[in-house]
Order: sequence, then C-alpha cells, then structure tokens
Amino acid sequence: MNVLEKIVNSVNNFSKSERKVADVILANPQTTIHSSIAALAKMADVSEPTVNRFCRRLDTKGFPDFKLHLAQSLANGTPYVNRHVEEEDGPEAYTAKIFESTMAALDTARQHVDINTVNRAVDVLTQAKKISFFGLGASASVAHDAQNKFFRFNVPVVCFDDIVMQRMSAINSAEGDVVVCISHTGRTKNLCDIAAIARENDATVIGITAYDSPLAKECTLVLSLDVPEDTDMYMPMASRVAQLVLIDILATGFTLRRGSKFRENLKKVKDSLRGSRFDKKDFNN
Amino acid sequence: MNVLEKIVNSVNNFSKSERKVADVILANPQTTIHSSIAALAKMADVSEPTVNRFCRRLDTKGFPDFKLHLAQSLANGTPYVNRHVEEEDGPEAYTAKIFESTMAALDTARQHVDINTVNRAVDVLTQAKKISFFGLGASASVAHDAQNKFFRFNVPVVCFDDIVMQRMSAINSAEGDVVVCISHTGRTKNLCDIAAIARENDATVIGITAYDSPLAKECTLVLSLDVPEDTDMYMPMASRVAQLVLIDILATGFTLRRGSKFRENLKKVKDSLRGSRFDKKDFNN
DNA sequence: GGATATCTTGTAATTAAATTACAGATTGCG
DNA sequence: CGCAATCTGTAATTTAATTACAAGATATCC
Repeated sequence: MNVLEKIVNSVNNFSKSERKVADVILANPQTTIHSSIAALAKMADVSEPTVNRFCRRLDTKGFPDFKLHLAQSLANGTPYVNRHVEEEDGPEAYTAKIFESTMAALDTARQHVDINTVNRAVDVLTQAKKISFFGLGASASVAHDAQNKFFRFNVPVVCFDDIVMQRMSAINSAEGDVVVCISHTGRTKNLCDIAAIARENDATVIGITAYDSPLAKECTLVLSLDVPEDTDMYMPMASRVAQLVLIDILATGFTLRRGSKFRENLKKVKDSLRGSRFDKKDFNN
Repeated sequence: MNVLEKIVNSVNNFSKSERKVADVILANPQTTIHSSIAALAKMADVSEPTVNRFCRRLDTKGFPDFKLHLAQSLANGTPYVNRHVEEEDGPEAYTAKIFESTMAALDTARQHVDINTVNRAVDVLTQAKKISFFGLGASASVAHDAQNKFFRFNVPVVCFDDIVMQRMSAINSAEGDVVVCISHTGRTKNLCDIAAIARENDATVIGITAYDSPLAKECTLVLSLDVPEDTDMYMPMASRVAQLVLIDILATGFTLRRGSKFRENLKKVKDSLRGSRFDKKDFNN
C-alpha cells in the first residue's frame, strides 16, 4: 500500500505528536522528501526521535527509508489520498480534494473488485431475458444510468426508482431474468425485500453493494467495491462514482462478449442521435 | 526527465569510474535505493566520492537526493494513461483499463476546470430562489443525481428529463432562478433551446458542457471539463463521471458557503433515513 | 483517590552516513 | 617527454540519523 494512504488510514493509531507529524507531511509531501529529519521535526513542532518513531510505525526502516517510500507514492502521478474537505477550504482546496479523493476511491475500488465475479455478472447479463436495475436515493441515478447504457444493447431493460413499481416488477420476474440491486451500504430494507422477492421468483439477483451487508445476503452475485466514504459530508459521493464505473465495466464486458458486429449496432444507436444535434461542422464555421 | 533515462542518455559524458557506477545502478536500481553510498561504491568498485560526483553530474544535490529521484523513476512510471479497450481484452484487462481511463479523465478534468467559474457558480447557486437541473440521455442521470444532492439542502430544486417538462419549467423561470444544463457535447438542440428560453426569462443559466459549443453560447456561466471520451465504445463514460464529480464540487462549495450549522441540517437529513435501514449493530451479531 | 504501571515525549550521547579538501594518479596534447 | 587538465581515492570533517535514557503524561487497579 501507498505510504500516503497508509498515513491516512492509520491516523487513529497515532499519538498526539505523531499526528502532528502526519499533518505536516500530508500538507506538504513534496517538501517533506527534501527535508532533513530536523527540519521536519521543527515544522511539526516535535522532537526528532518522534519523527523517527513515526516512520517506524509505518513499517519503514527509518527516516531516509520513509522518504524513499514517500517519494514513490508521490511519483505515481497520484497524490491520490483521500483528503477530507474542511470548513476553511477555499474553492481551489475543495475542488482539488474532491477530485483527488474520488480518484483515490476509484483506485481502491479497482483493487478490491473481484474480477471473477465481474466476469460471472457479465455472463449472466448477456444471457438475460430481461434486465432490471433498482436503486433508491442516490443509487437511483446510478440505476438510471445503467438503464441508459443497457438500453442501447437492444435488450429488454427496465429501471424503477419507486418502491411500489420495483416490488411489482420483482414479483413478475421469472427464471432467466436478471435483477441488479444497487446500494452502497446494502442496508436499505426495501431493496433487500426486492432482492428477496426477485430471488423467490427465480430471477438472478446481482448486488452492487457492500460485501457483508443484509442486501448481499439476498443476492446471487455480489459486486463489492469497498470504497471509503467521507462521512463528514453526509452525502454519497465517491461510492456513487465507483458504482458508475462498475456499470461501465459490465456494459463493456457485455459488448465485448457480443462481438464486433454487435458494436455496429451501438454505432447505429449513437448515429440515430444526429438529427437531434447541431452538426459539428455547421457549428465550427 | 526521468533519472533512469537521464543516466542512459548521458552515458557518454561519464568517466570510466562513473560509468561503472551507472552500470551497477542500471543493473539493480531497486537495490540501489536501499543502499548506502558506501555499499554502492563497493558494488561498483569505486570510491565513495566518485559515487557522489556521479550524483552531482545528474543534477541532484547528492547521493540521498539522487536516491529520491531514482525512487520516483522506479515508481511505476505512468499508470493512469487513457488506454482503450480492445476486442480481445479479457475481464482483467478491460476492468483495469476502464478504471484507469476514468481516473485519467478525472485527472485532466481537474486540470482543466476553471476554479474561478466554479466559485462563481457556487455563488449563484447559494443565492438561487430555485434551482433546476436539466439533462437528456446519459446526462439525465447526472441531473437526477444533482437533484438528489441539492434537495438535501432544503432549497427548491427540480429536475426534468422530459423535453416538454423542461420547456415548461424554463418558460416559468424568473430572475433569481438558476438553471443548470448538462450536456457533454453541448450540441443537443433541445437543451440549447431550454437554455435560451431560461435566459430570456432572466434566469441564470449554468452550463456543464464543452467550452466551445452551441449550448455554451447560451449560458451565463460555462463549466467545461474537457474530458476525452473513448468514442470506440459509442457510449458516454468518463465524461459522465467527471460531471458527477463537478456536481459534488458544487454541492460541497454550497455547504461550505452556508457554514457549519447548515451541516447539522445535512446530518439530520441523513439520519432521517435510519428508519428505512437495517441497523449496523443489529446486523453485525 | 492515590499508587503503580504503561505509554509518550524530549534531551543528550552515539553512531552512521555523506560530503569536502586535498593529494596522487592518469590521460591528453604539444 | 613534460606540462596541464582531468580523474580518482584517502582521510578529515561535517551533517544527519539513531539510540539510550529519563522525565512527564495518562491510564489502571486496588
């Protein structure tokens, strides 16, 4: 794991002084790698051995070794740490932080997603007689997006963000149908019900949700993303983006499985939009 | 330039002993970054000052600084490139590629987004009497998501993905109202109309769209993301994700502008969901 | 509530590492 | 061949990092 992430993750295990060190490093990582232990200690207002202990706690051999690891973390072009937005942040700060924490979230999602399950989900989807996407609240827009994608494949696809409609739809499902339930926490009661009902009616239920959740228990296949969410904001943010990317992945897998002549079809769907749009050439003159 | 490349390039400018050092480093770069100058000197069969001079020749401050640069070179060069999915890609390949190209897209979006405009947009939104989000096709789900976010702020917010409803809503807009039009290309005729109508009725129109597009021309403020889209897929993918992140940014700017007691309110909204969910503790037994 | 144990933190001493200064060696060139 | 320029290594110096230890803070147990 990236040292920067490691610092963020273990921030709770740090002592008071160690946290001071962590803060200084996270605030100016680039400066840190060019500083001596003395300079850093001064910046953090702690003693040199404290800095050294801090480095050791992060499983490095000492300060120089720590700097090496830090340099590598920064090199990736990824200062993708999940930095939290704070009260006093200006537009630059919060814009940068949100972009970065979203990218960090995608990075962890990438590492956690189980390719095997993805592949099986694609399998199931390509063989589906009908596909339904269900989500509530923030996940509803993810479901809509999924509908928009799969609709292009000329497959029977529906999407409901209304519990009653979802229920009715689930009751009517049958073998060969695929129901995709989307929920970050996986603890929304209504959605768990839907999953259970769909399963009782022999549909295959794919859950895009937390691995160890009540919803997961009701699903045939669970696609878990394990994205950390900034709870300070009281809004779903990164989790939703990761879900969308997963939808993209499933859709892509679907098109690849169907082969190249199927892609022609997609092109036709896209071209059909031409009439509703200003031509690029018309406009560029 | 990468230090490793630099070594290879300037191999002709090296003296005999310096070349010995270069050879050893190129042969085992990973070992080098964990060695002391003494160890490396021994491996290369030269003296310590020679190694130091070698480092200086490569425009580094000395041996430790050189190791830092070397560490950065070794840290997997450029992971987040926009790699395209290909016909013969397996699940691992396309999953990785989609995650990476999405992250790459966010990275460019981050660089292109104009902070000033973001700030002005937040300004406008915080003062809005009513906020409307309009999008069509794939952008409709982005609009829905935006509605879901701003709705929590207890502001009058609407969202329509139906042209007729959008039209009626736009006609009814008035000074103080803010209309947000979302379109990646900015060439959807209907949406351009909506923007024009809203403007004629004195609403402020924010466009989340391409900078140099017909839609942009109709807007008061243009938030451009300049995300490259993989046209091979014939589906909007990265652009949509970037738009969502932008929505997150606007929403975050909004809450920050409103101050900390407003955040309490958000917490209440989130807590209101508790009844609809399985308790974490209930489940974890 | 006080005494003891455990964990933090800093000061000072020690050790290790890197750099500099200098001198001997080598190479190139007239 | 000999002078000059450039390399290269040894030893001294400086700087940085680490360790050992003690004082202070905090938690725990009777």
